[in-house]
Amino acid sequence: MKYEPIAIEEKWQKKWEQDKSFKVTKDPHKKKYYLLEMFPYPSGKIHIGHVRNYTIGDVVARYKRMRGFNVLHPMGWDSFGMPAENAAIEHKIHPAKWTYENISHMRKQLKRMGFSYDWDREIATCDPKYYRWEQLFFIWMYEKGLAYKKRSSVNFCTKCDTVLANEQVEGGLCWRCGTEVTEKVLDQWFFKITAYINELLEYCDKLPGWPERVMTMQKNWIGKSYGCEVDFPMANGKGAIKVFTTRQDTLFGATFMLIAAEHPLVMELAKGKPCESNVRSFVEKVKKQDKLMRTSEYYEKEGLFLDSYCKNPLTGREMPIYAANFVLADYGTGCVMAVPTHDQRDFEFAKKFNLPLIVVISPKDRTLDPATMTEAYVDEGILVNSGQFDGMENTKVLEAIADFLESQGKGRRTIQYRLRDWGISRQRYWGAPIPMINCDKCGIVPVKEEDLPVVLPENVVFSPEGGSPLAALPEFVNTVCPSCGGKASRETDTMDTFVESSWYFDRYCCPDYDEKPGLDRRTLDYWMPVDQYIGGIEHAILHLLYSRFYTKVLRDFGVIGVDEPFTNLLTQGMVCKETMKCPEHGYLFPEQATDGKCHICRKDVIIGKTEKMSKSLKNVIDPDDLIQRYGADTARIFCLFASPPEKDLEWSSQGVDGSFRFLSRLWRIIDDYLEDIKTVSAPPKEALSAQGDLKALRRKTHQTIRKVTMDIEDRFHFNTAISAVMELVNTLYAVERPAKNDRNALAVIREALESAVLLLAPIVPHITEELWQIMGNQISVAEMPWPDFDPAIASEEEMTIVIQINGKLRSRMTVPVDEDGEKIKADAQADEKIVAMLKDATIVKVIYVPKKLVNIVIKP
RNA sequence: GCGAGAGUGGCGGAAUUGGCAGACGCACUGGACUUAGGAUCCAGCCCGCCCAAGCGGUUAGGGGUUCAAGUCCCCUCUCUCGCACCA
Repeated sequence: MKYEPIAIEEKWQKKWEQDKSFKVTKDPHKKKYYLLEMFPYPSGKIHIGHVRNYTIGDVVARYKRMRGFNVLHPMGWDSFGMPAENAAIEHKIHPAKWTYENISHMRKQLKRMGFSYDWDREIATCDPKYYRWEQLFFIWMYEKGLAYKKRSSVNFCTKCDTVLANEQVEGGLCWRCGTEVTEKVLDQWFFKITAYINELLEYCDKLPGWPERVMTMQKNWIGKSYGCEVDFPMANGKGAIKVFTTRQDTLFGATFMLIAAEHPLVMELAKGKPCESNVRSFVEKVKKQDKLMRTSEYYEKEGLFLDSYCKNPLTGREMPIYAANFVLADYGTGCVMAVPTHDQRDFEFAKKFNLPLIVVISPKDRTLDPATMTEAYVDEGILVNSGQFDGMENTKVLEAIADFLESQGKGRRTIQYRLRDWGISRQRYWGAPIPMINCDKCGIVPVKEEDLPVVLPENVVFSPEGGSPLAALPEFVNTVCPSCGGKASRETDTMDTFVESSWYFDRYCCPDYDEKPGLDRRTLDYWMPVDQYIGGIEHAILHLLYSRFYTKVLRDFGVIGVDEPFTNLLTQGMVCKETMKCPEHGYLFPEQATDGKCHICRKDVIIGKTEKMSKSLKNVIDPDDLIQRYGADTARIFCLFASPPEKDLEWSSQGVDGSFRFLSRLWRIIDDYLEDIKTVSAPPKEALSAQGDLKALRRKTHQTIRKVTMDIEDRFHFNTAISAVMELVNTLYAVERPAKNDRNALAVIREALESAVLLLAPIVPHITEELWQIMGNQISVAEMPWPDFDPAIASEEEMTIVIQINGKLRSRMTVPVDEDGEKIKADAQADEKIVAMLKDATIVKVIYVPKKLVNIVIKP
C-alpha cells in the first residue's frame, strides 16, 4: 500500500470535523492550557508565514492534549481594516462581502492544514456581536477618563488617508504602505495608556516567559527617564521657561536656551519684535522640513535667535533664546537648556552661532579648554565652575543638585516618558464605530449602553479621494442627544483595529456570551491567562503593548482577573527564500529560471540573497500548491524540521522532498511489518529480555521518547525532536528482520513503530492517525496519552570513555556504566595506545569526568 | 551613534551543564535492484598529506582563563534586528 497523503488527510479532516474532536469546554477537574496563535487578517489567502506560525501552535496544542491538559486552542479573524476598504474602492465590492468571502476561503485552507482548533469558538472582529462590547468598554473608559478627545497634531498617511499612532510610523514612513507620513491637526480620540505606564514597565521584569528582546523593545519604547524640571526665569522678569533635563549636573554650564520651532512660545516671544516675520517663516520652514527630516541620516542643525533672554537659575547668567529645528516639541516641555561643552548637539549649535562655552565637568586625566575643544565632552568627570558643587563627581552630584533646586524652589524631580497616549481615531469606514454623540448643547455624550451596538451601516459610498464615508451618510450622522433629546450628530471616526486585537483572546473564552459585559468572569477565571502565545516578532511593540494595557483596563473594570494576558510568548522567525534575478527582466519565479537561465532572454540568472518571502521578490511558496503536491503533513513537518521556531526559516524545495521522503519511509516500514505485528502487542515494560540488535532497538525507542519529550516540553525544539525520530526509524531499517513466529522480537518492533507514530502524532496528525488505525488500534491517536519511557530500558549498559592526553583525544575504551572511577583511570593508563605515548613522560595528574572521559596531563 | 542577537562542512542545522565538534536532513559520489530511474535500499561524504593505516588542522579573526573552550572573559571584523537629535 502506497502513502497517499491527500486521501488520508481529507479522510481524517472530515472525521475531526464531524466528531468535533477538538471542541473544548470548561472542566474544573482538568488542568487547563490556553494555547493561542496570533489571529490573521483575512486578506484572501493564507501564506506560508501563517502555515509556520499555526503549525508550531498546533504541535504544542496536540502535545498538551496528549499530556492530559484541557486545551483551549481557538481561531478567528482580525477582520476590520483598510485592505477591505481599498478593495471596495478598487473592485466595487463591499468590505463586508469581501471580508466574509476571504474568511470562508481561509477557513477552508486552515482546515486543510489539519489544525486542531475548536471551530465553535471562531470569532470575527467585524461582527457587531463582537465590537458591541468594545464600544461598551469605550464608554466605560470615557467615564473613567481613560478615553478622551484632544485636538492634536497627528501623523497622517495621505495614501491610506488616515491617522497613524506613533508606533505605526516607521522611520518617517507609514508602517503599512511605506508612504511618507505628514502632519495634520485634528480632533482625535486617545486611550490613556500613560495612566498604566509604570505598571506596564514594572511587569516587563515579571514576565520571565517572554523573550528578553521583546521586553527590551517595550522598555525602550516606554522610555522612562528620571530628571528634573528646572525653571529658567525670563530676563525681563515676566515668567519663566520650564525645562526637563536628566543632566542637572551640567546646569552651571547652560549658556543658551533652545525651544522647539513648533512650540507656541516661539511666536509669543517674537511677537512685536523686528525678528517676528523672520521667525514666522523659519517656523513654517521647519514644519515642512519636519517630514523630510526623519528620513535623512543627519540633518543640519538650524536655529534662529528670538531676541529674548532668560537667566540661568544657578549662575544668574543671561542666556539667549533660540528656536531650533532639532528640539522635539512633544518630549519634556519642548524647551531645552543647552550645555555646549557636554552635549554634542549643543556644541555644534554653539559653534555655528558663536555662543559661549563653559566647562563644568573635567576629565580626571586632563583639563578641557573651551577655546580648543573640537567636540563636547560627554563622559564622567569632576565638577568645576559649579559653585559649591565643585570637586564632586558628576554621577554622584545629580541628587545633590536636585535637592538644592527643590530647596530653592527653582526646580523639582520629575520623570519623563517617551510613550505617548494611544491615538485610536481613524477616519475610515471599515472599523468599529466610536459610540459617542456630539450635541451642541451638551457637548460630547456617550451613546446609552442599552442602545449598543452602534452598528456600522452597510449602504455607504466609497470614493478614491478618501475621507470618511460615514461622515457623508446623513442617516448615520444625524441622531438625537441621549442627554437632552435635541438634534445631535454621531462621531464618525472608527477605532484603530489594534483595539479589537487587544481583547480577542478574552472573547475566545466565551464567544457566545451575550450578557453585559460580553465576558463571563467565571469562565475567564478558568481559562485566562493565555499560557502560550505564538506570533511574529513584528508585533513586539504595537499589539503586545496595547493588549497588556487593555488587559489592565478590563481588570480594573472587574471584567477579568488577570494582570497580564500572556504568560509565555514565542516569537517565531520569518520564512525566507532565495531570490532569482535576470539582469534584464528583474526578479523571476523559480519556474522562469530553468537551468539557471532566464526564460525570456536565456541570460544567466543571478541567485540573490535569501529574503523574507514576498510577492514582489517572486520568492513565495503557495501553501495550496504545497498541499496539492505533498499534503499538509509534509508542509507541517518541513516547517518544523528546517530550523528551530524562533529563528528564520530558509525554504528549500529539496528539503521539502526530504521531509516527504521521511514520511514515506515511516509509512513503508510499518506497511512492511504490518502482517507480522498485527497480532502481537507491545512488550510489557520489564518482562522481555531481548538481546543484541533488539535490545539496542528497545533502548533506542525509550531514549527517543525521552529526547522528544524533553525537546518539545522544555524548549519547543521540534527540529531536534524530529531528527530523533528519524534516527529511530533508521535504526528500525537497520535491524535484521525477525522471523514471523518470533513474537518477542516482533513485540519490540511493534513498540518501536508505535512509539514513532505517537511521538510524531502532534507534528503530522493525519499520517499518524492512519498508521495508528491500520496497526489495529481503536482509539484515535490524538486521544492517546503521550508515551512514557522507562529509564532503566533507556539507560546504556556500557559507555564509551574517551582517553585524552593533555586534552587531545588519543584513544577510547568501553566500560560498564557502573564501573568504578579509580578502575577507569587505571585502565586508561594501561590502554595499549596510551602506554606507548606515555613512555618517556611524567604524569602530572589524571582527571576523570564521570561517564565522559579521562584526561592524562603529562610533562614530556 | 546606542541597544540586542548572531557568525559552526558545499547547504539547512546539531552539540541541553566547560568534556569525543559536525547528530538529523539536503546536495554530491559509488553500489544493489531494474527495460528504465527524478522510485527504493545499502555505503561513502569537514579540510590537508596518504593507496591505506595513520598524522595534522578546523566552530569569523586575534588574545586570555582552564587539565579541557563552539560554549567563559577581553579586543577586532562581518551580518541581522530594534531604537535613533528623547535633552
